[in-house]
Amino acid sequence: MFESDKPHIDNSRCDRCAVRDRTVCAVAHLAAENELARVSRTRRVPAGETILAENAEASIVGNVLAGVLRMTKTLPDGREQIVGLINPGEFFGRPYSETVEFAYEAATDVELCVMDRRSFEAVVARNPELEHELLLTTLDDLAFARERMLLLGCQNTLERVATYLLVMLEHREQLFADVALQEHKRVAVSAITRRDLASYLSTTIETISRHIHHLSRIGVIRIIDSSRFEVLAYEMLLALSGLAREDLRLFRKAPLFGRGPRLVALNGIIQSRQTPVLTSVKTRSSRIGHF
Amino acid sequence: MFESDKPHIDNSRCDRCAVRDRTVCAVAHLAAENELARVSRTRRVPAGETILAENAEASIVGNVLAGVLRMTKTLPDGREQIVGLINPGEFFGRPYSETVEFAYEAATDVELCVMDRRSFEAVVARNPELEHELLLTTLDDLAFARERMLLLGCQNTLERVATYLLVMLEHREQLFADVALQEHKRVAVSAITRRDLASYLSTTIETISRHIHHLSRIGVIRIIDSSRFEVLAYEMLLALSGLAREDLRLFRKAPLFGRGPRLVALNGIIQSRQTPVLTSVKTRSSRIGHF
DNA sequence: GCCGCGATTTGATGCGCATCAACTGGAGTG
DNA sequence: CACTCCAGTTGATGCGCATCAAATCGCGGC
Repeated sequence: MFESDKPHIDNSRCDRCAVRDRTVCAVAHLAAENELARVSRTRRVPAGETILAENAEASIVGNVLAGVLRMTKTLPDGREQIVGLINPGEFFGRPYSETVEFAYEAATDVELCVMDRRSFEAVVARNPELEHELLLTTLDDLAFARERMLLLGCQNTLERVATYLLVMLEHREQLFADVALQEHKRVAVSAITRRDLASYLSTTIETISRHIHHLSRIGVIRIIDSSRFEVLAYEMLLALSGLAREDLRLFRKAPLFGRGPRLVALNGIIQSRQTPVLTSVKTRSSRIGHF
Repeated sequence: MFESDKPHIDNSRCDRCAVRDRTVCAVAHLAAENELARVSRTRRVPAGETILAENAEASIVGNVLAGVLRMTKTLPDGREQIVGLINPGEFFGRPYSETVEFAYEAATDVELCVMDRRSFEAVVARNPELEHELLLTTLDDLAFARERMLLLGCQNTLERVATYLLVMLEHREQLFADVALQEHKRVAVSAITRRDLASYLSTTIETISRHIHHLSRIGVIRIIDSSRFEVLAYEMLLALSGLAREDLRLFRKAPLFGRGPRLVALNGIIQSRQTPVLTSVKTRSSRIGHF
């Protein structure tokens, strides 16, 4: 356990991790980082596969490295609702519970960083900064989930489609936060299938198709292909979503962006290979004292 | 700060707290308990009053001692959704954020235990067992929120009403967990107005009225008065809700119930005037050690 | 280049439930 | 005791969207 051989190899895997700065790992102290590396392994899962079945044992947790996971819940008669999508850099699984309340499935081909749940919990118990980070992301997820209740409860299907496009755009804007190329920021990209989108927005593929083409016809968007849409009239789209501008704030899901002074100047782009030395140092020095 | 005068008085207030064993405070070590007592105060708020407005500064957090809070979100055109109800013993507010994403309002006359948010955060930072408990309840809330997405996205209005009755029943059964009187367990009690219920279930008071009377006509429930319903055919109600039996597990919201061995036999009833002496003792001796 | 199959689009129809409106009943008031 | 007033009930109507059905597109395989 305490040999410095295997861990070191694992840690180098983390050094090459594409989403390291966006995951819960980003706040881990050196010791915690090593512990996490020791209990984690990467795993590829093709689209459609189930990672954790509904009500199954909550055996593992982890981070999404690439691709998208869907969390679903199915009624006895077969009706299904996607209750959440999990993007690269985001945490998945159900800590501190024997079973998972929802199914976790690969919505696209995915690459995961997987950990045994109990091992993860043990690492968290020894590293308060991890527990704190987990709490922060869970609180954000909760606010996001409640925002989606508003979507499902109050917004009509056109407003839901408009909102989805705005959210995709928001994600895009964050990815290219410091890139000057404006055209990237105007393109909403949907990584999931139309079927999944329909389930996520609680409507049908036919209705989505109609609304997308309606938005195209009135000049609000341009359909590049079935999964990419250029937004030509942002303000119009916002108006059609029925949302207030400040509500979009909640949709900035990338965990470690825009949340307080922890990562003051995050100049690394997710795909960038630069080692975020300064960022790490800042993170460690600005932590709240636990004991 | 370290004088033992004022704190002692505050602490006695906590000793008389009706919901103490169900709140986050229940896991607090003695030192943390004193710290929480020092920064908290009770406050009564009449039904309809706003405690925290939507997007307002997240100045306070706290626990509900009596009554029900509603969390709402309103669209620019006035459409409103209740995204959560907060019952006695449950935590409210938004830690670790400058603003609240939702409005917190008194759905009934309420009694609150209120704390300055930053003071609360400071106490949590010094007491890891509190942070852990906060994480556990937040994870439960998140699962509950996602379950409600299923309700809003997949279930029709009759199924939503049936589900609500089942949830009320579930709450009741927990309150009277060890009481032999079976009749209490068969009565679903709704503390909120029909208008709030309509918003919570994302439907209208007319539709709720129709379904309630339909359920009464087919003999599934008996209408005692407009807020109390005796469930005559539990299995039928479950079938009409469209849910699987195990889904109800999620609705056991009372934070410290049914989660491990912390509260083995809670025989105190919230509304009862008996002092739950034994309960308090049991709680302290059976609490789990963190760290 | 042709075929076949799934994904998407477009059209026609029906139903669930919101909406509007009228009525009822009980609690509080002068 | 009539009064108002609000919560709840009941009925009539219309609309949004699911559903069913058919056409079209796109793409990999041979």
